[in-house]
Amino acid sequence: MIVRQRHTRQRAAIMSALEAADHPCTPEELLEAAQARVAGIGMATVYRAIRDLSDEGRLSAVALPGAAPRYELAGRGHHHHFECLGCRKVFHVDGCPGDLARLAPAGFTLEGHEIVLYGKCPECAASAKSA
Amino acid sequence: MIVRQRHTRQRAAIMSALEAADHPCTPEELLEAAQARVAGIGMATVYRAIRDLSDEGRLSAVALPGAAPRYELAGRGHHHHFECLGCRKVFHVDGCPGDLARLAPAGFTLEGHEIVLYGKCPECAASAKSA
DNA sequence: ACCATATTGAGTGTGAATTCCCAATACCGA
DNA sequence: TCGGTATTGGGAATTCACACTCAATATGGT
Repeated sequence: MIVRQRHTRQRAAIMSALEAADHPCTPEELLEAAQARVAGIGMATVYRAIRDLSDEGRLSAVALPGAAPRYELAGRGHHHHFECLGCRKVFHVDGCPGDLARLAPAGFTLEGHEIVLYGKCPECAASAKSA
Repeated sequence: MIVRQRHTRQRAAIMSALEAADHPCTPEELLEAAQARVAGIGMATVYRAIRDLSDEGRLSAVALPGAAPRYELAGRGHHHHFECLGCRKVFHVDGCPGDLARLAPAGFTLEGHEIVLYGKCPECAASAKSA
């Protein structure tokens, strides 16, 4: 017995914001972007949408070290992220070095991995030069 | 004018606990381990010690995705971590694939990276088999 | 050993993130 | 269109990690 999910303007706005953004978004970013589409959306709605859409498998959480969780559209396959040390935005990184099994100490079973790159995005690299 | 640091039993206990543990510890783990050495140690003392020892450069913070920060002895050089999906303990990983620059998208400046391996530690792998 | 002062411990306070509550509203199947 | 019910908004409540307060205590230079 699956609980029926209704298609509301608010949830559509949040999915739309997520599709428009080319990077994983924090709940605050989603709130702002969703409010630009449907006025009056509240934080609680964003959190509920995140929870429900995650349960449906349409959204996936991105946890980065020492940072608030972000969310992105699910189904992009295996990939990693790049966090800009200037603006703190997070970008997709498609590649993956792959052979990490050899890094695991003897006796440890490797089941997954996470890689986060840090540096400057093109925008921040440019403003750092001109500054 | 450096503020003089005193050598207290509590701080020694915390450093000792950190040396004895072969993995990065959460503040709670440190509290427990320190209490086994010096009875009555409080959480505030652990947090103060973490702050002061970090400032002195004797301790370094380890931030892992979606996990509370952990602390380890500083000076071990570049390395990464392995988080056990069973017991959630975190272990050192010495190797590093190195050539990650090729993963960074064009226009991005790479300044650092973080790699976290996930899987089962020997202990948890064994108990999973027997279960 | 003495004493100025850094440190401790316990409780309280704070700020950020997330969830709860509930009356009003929007969805959508019939 | 109608009605049952999932959803919403907003403020309050909760949670959690961590810092602060302050009287009592421990440290270490002399």
